[in-house]
Amino acid sequence: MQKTHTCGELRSSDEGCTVTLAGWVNRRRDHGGVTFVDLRDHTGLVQVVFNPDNSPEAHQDAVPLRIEWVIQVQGVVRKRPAGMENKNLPTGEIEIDVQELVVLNPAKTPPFPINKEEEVDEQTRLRYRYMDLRHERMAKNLVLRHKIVKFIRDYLDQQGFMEIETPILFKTTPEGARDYLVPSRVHPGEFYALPQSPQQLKQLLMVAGMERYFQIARCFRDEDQRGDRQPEFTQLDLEMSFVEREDIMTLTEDLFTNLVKEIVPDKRLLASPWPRLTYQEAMDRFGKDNPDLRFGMELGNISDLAGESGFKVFESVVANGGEVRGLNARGLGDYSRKQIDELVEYVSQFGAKGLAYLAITEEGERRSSFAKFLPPETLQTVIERFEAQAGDLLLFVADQPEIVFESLGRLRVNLADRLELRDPDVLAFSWIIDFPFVVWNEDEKRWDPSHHLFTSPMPEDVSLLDSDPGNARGQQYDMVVNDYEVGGGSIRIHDRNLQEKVFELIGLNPEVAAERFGHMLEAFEFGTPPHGGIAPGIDRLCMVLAGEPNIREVIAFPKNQAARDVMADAPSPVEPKQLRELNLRVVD
RNA sequence: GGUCCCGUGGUGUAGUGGCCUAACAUGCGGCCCUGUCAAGGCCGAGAUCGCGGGUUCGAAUCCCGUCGGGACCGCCA
Repeated sequence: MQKTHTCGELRSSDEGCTVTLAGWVNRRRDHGGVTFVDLRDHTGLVQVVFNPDNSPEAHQDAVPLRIEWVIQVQGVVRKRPAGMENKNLPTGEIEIDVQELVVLNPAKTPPFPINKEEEVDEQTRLRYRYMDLRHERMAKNLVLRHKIVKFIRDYLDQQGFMEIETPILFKTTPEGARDYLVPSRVHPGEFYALPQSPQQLKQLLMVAGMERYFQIARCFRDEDQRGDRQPEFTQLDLEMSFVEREDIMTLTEDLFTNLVKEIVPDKRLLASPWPRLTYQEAMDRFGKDNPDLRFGMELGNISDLAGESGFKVFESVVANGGEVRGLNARGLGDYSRKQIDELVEYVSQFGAKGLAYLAITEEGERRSSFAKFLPPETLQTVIERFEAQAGDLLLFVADQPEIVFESLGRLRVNLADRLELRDPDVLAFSWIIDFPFVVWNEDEKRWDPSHHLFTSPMPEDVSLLDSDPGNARGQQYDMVVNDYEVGGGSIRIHDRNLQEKVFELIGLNPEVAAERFGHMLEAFEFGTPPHGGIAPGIDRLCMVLAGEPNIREVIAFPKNQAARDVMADAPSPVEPKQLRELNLRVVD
């Protein structure tokens, strides 16, 4: 080895040791007579000293050193002179008196500073990702990610789980997201697909009797990007046999509760055990099925008052089957008309046509877009329902339920940011349960699975699949933390007849079902145990635990928003020869 | 497919119609300096203001187009 120690590990207890260190020049301070270099590796920094009194040769050799050069030094660990300690460094009690310096590799001036955290254009960061990853922040994130994955593996191993790899080249499933297709050279005109998740394969492992399976699984979806979505991402894919919903939730909750305590002890769990909300409750109280529970500001419903409110907007919406719901933004009662207009513009992108408001200033003065139309007793009921006081701002959306929930759910989070109600050190995990089994797809005029097509309905709701599918609930559970859905799972169907019934319900005709999922249906006839599982997203979880604003910060080599790798420049055109071999031709 | 925001030395910013022959910090090069740790001091180099067109006596600045990036909507079983 070219080093005996890492840069970050030396302490005053190592005083007197002769050590060899290797790393990057983080910073250099040349005082003419004596030169200091902060030597960096991924474990941290240590100060190395080139003193001509100690080694004239090494001091001379250090003259040309520049930032990011890779060097090796041999020297003795010394306590720093009294008063010269650096309390900002874990290694600040000591320094290395260098005897010998070897330049392992010089370096060009980096494209952006490595030794300080500065917001650099993300394209430049991605183009030189190997340099970006030298930043302390990024190194920390990758270490955190490693620890999280290792904890998961160790924990599940102790619980009797086995990690099993499943194929990356698999079969297309056009029901879900768009597939990445891989042409087959030996089968012209035929394609593999990269898995959107190992869903089918893990269920087949249950058929195989594996009983407790997991995998840190790469998944691929050819959809447009977001701050929390990449075309390839990693999930903890987990499946168990002979279990009910409760078993999966208990195990998952225990896993992640222990993980947080062990890996991010500075973060506080808001509630343990995790709160459980039904889908309906989550929507009624928070307007979304991935609610941030770190703050209140719950939604309230005044649809019952709106019908005879005297306010035409409310009345006509309710008459047309819509709803009027609102929330109380405590502390924004002094918002100006302009600031309220900003909020209106914000909710407009979710389809809301406006916001009805009632603001009460700190002095108790009321301003409102609708109060004047309301009978005094009705207005009083509204005020009481939202416990409105001086300094409060009530905001209402009147529209079809989906728009009301979407607008207010987003507005609630937006307002919480303005009021700084979202404590970054708190983790509010929760479970959302009792999802509708299917949702009506108005465009296609059919029922779509609300989770995926292998999810089992609640046993007591199976009869509803024929009579009233919209009211059937699925055995599905979502794991939510701080406004992010970080995992979804379900108890699966293990009965061929029920699976076929579900295919029929969602409008998959039997021939297509047989072609795409025949292997699943067949497997169900060979003694499939009751089973279920969950798939928490590793990237999102790392992002939340690292306190990062987007998923790219916890992925070593992410794609940009256009799904492009700007470092390697992928995707890229290929040689005509490759296309010929694959029997492909590019049109257009 | 759509909406919004951003492109100024290597990096981060300022400049929003003439005072710009483009400023500041940092980085880069050179010189000085034996205890700094964002070391310090002095000197120097470095930008056709993303690109193309237009308006104007005059454009980094206004307009149109285009390219690149980001946030979001659609999409994400």
